[in-house]
Amino acid sequence: MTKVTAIAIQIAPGDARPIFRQIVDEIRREITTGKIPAGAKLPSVRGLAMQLTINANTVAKAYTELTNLGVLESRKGLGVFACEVTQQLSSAEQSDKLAQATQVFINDVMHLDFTPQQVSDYVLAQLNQLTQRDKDND
Amino acid sequence: MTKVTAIAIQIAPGDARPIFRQIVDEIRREITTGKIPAGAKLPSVRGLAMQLTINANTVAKAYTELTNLGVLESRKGLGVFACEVTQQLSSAEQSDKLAQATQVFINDVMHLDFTPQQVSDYVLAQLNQLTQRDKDND
DNA sequence: AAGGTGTACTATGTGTGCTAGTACAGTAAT
DNA sequence: ATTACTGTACTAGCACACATAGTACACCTT
Repeated sequence: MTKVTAIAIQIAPGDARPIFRQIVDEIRREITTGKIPAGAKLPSVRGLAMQLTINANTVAKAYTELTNLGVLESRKGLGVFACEVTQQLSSAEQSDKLAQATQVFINDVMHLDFTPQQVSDYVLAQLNQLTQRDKDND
Repeated sequence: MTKVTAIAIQIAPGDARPIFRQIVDEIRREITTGKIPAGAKLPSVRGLAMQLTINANTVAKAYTELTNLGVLESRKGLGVFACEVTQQLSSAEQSDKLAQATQVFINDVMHLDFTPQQVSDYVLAQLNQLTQRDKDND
């Protein structure tokens, strides 16, 4: 019996994102930052649903998307686990995703009174802060 | 009779954003970049609706939001115009919006194999490119 | 008076998100 | 084998956002 890794998700009612997307983002984040180690067993769909007081179908929907993303691996009768090998995107796909995300980001911040350098510096600082937390978890 | 400034919007069916939001983003972008000059008269709700082959209510919804944002000014019986003075947000509100947009952005790109410096540089380049286009329109 | 303008309604259809309930197949422990 | 837990796949219903369609009204210019 593998020990189940706890997940510290908090569903925010004020969040504009749907519940299943909040779960997807948070689990993906915890796996990326190493908070959920590779191969770890995640809570069952019914267990996490009870913990978050939401419906099991909503959790299943999040797990399905994470499985399609290559982040989780599910085995019937056993449970869902964090993938050992993270699926690799091609270089072109990576660039596409960066470009797309940047376009959305710029569309949000271009109306503000910040210089490009200020925005860039802020992004760098936030990203470095995230990397720093990764090292803390090693 | 003020000449109506044409708007080169293309509604993308593949875009995940609702139609009225695509209109809001595009008009706001064109005003920010100076493509739509301050005080310019925009197409009527029925005119733009016919141009985009969408419903007039959808255009009206976009115009209403832009008016609430302080980007447009509407006068009954006359039309809608680009505001002469762009509404100013407080410093705290600006910081909040930057932080929020950055959080969404990082959530999208943290899973990619780019270094913080690479991402930051790309954002800076894209922002500078936008500023450059502004100068071209002066 | 006529026509174009923004605005405000109501009604209808469609899709998404979420909940609820049920059912089934696979796995492990007893 | 039985039991209990796992993921998965349905159906049904409800709420909400989006978009369309139609109508109506007040405003302004010509």
